[in-house]
Amino acid sequence: MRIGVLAKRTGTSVPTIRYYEQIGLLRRPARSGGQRIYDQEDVRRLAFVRRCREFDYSIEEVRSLLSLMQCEKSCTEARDVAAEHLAGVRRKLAELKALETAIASLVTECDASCAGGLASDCVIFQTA
Amino acid sequence: MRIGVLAKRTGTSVPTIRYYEQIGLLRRPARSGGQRIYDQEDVRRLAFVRRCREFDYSIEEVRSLLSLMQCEKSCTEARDVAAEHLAGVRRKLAELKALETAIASLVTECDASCAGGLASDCVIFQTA
DNA sequence: GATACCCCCTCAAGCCGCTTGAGGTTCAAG
DNA sequence: CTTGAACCTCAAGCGGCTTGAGGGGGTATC
Repeated sequence: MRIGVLAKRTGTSVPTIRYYEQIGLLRRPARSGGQRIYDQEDVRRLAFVRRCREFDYSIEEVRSLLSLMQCEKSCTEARDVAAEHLAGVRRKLAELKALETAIASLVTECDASCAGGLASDCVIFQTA
Repeated sequence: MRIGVLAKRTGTSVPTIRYYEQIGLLRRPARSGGQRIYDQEDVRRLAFVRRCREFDYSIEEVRSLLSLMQCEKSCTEARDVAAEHLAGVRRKLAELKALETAIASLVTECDASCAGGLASDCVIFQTA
C-alpha cells in the first residue's frame, strides 16, 4: 500500500509518517517508482507508535519500547518504562489539578468581589 | 537595577527577560552604558507575567491580560480570559486523568498477567 | 595602570514533534 | 494525451524558551 493508505489506516498524517521515517522510528520501506510501499507489518508498527503518542510517551520512550518489543527479552523492562511514564503523568496531573483549583478560585473571587470594578484592581491581577 | 537583579527578584532567567522584551511583553528599559536598567514597575510587570506563565497562560493570553490591566475598563474582560483559560485547563485535566487511568491499568495488568513473560506478548504492546 | 573576574551585550541556532509551503514527479482514469 | 490526485524532496515555521559564540562594561585588587 502507498503512504496515503497507511496514513488513513493509522490515523496519521502523511508528513508525520515521513517524519517518523526520517528520525528512524519507522524503517525505510521499499519503493516503487520512487514512491513508498508499505505492508501489514508497517501498519502494526505505526499503529503502536500512534497509540504510544496518544498515551503521551515521548519519541524517545517510544523508541525504547520499540526496541524492547523487538528483542527476545522479558517484558519487565517495558513495564518499567510504562511505570516511569505513569509517574510522570501523575506528577503533571497533580500540577494541573492545583492549577485548576487556583484559577477557579480567582475567577470565583472576581465574580464575588470585583466584577465590573476597575480592571487594575481585579483579583486576577494580584501579583502576590 | 540591572537585569541580573530583576531576574533574581522575579525568579526568571536573564535570557528569558531579554526574550520577553524582544517579543514586546516587557517594555524596553533605559540603558546605562549599554546595559538595561529596570525599576520597581518592571519588577511588578514581570512578576505578573511569571505568575501567568506558572498558571499556564499562553504568551498571547498574557499579552491580552497586560493590555486589559493597562486600560481603564472594568475587569469583566479579564475575568472572561481567565474563565476561558480555566475551561482549557479543565479539558486538559480530563484528558490527563483518562490517560492516567489507561496507563495505570496497563501496568497493573502486566504485573498480573504477563510479568516476566516474553516482551512481544506483553499487554503493553497490544495495539488494539 | 594592569589584571582578574563577573556580569552584561548581540546574534544565531537548537530543543520537541510535528506542520506548512514551494516546486516538481508519478500514477490512474477518461 | 490530458487532467488531477497523490506522491516526492527540501526547507522553514510554530511556541517558549535555552544554549552558545564572541565580545564589552564595571569594579576590586595588585
